[in-house]
Amino acid sequence: MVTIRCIKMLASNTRHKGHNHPRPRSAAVVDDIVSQLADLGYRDTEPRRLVISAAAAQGRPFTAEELCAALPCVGRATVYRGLRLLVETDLVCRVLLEDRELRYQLSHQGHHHHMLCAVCGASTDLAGCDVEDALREAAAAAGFQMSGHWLEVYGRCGECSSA
Amino acid sequence: MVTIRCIKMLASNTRHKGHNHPRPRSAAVVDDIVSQLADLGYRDTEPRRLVISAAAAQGRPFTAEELCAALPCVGRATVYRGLRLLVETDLVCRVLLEDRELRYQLSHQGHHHHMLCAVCGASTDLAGCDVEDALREAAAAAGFQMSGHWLEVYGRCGECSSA
DNA sequence: CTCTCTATTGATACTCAATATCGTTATCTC
DNA sequence: GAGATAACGATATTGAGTATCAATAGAGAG
Repeated sequence: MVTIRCIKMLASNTRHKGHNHPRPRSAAVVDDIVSQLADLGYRDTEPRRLVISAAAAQGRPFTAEELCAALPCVGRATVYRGLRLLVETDLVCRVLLEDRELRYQLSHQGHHHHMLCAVCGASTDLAGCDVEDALREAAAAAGFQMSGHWLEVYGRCGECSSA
Repeated sequence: MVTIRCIKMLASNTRHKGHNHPRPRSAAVVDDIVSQLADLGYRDTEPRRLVISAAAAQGRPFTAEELCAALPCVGRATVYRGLRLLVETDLVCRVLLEDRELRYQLSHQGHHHHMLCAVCGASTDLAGCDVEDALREAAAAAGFQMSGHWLEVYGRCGECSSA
């Protein structure tokens, strides 16, 4: 499906093997992720790069369908597979909206949580909050052995609450 | 759809207007919920009672489909509508499993969270944990105005972790 | 008790996200 | 290059949940 129709799109995203030409910043991100995947034994393919590139280009949490729409040259199944792979390798994290819509986002750190703005849709990483330990303790007090958790915070970001 | 086929089932669940016969404990729960709904202007109907009764009979968080299966006499749409109504009126709360499966549970208090056992599926209310305030503060520190949150804790319950 | 109004119901069709299938293609290793 | 196979894409399928709409039944009025 990555046909002649897509040559122009591809041009700005393809690897430049053996070249040292300056490239857009995003290309470095894509290369980095691709090399991490390579270390895990996953092939470096054009469609996969397109998925990663498109994911990196999103300003805020996006849905799988949005990626599909942004990548008419890539098959739906491939987009979904790519996203799943990225989530499994912790390169992308999942974000759950209040209406249970599932969105994705490049992850910049290990485990963390998000604050989601209901107005503009932006996602801010929640820092300086050790909910995790507090939770683990409270659970343990009830004889419960915590192994994981899911937490999303909803509200308005700084910009939107002052406007 | 509540036809003759269902008479036997209904018999154990119907109201006993004007009677004082001893009834199963669960009937009291159903009556209580129905009367709360009545206060809000919702009618007291047989299918709705069946949904509530079946929900109350579940030992642990259940799916909408499980309720449908348990209530062959009640239409799917009615089960879903009934559940939605109960959630909206805070009489039933929603529980999200790690695999994103949505389950339901009668709620026994106002706002609270659940610890979900991955082994037996039991749900325990998380008490003595004021995550909420900690979250609100951490969010505020980042200029974020928190209005809500979603939290689920996964792990093993006391019984299952000692076994 | 009967009538009327309308909330509620249930069969069905439908939507939408996500996955499964499977023949074809492209990547990597040698 | 050549072979093995991971990955792809078109398509079909699944499954949860919702929308539709004619028929039904609860609740209050008379």
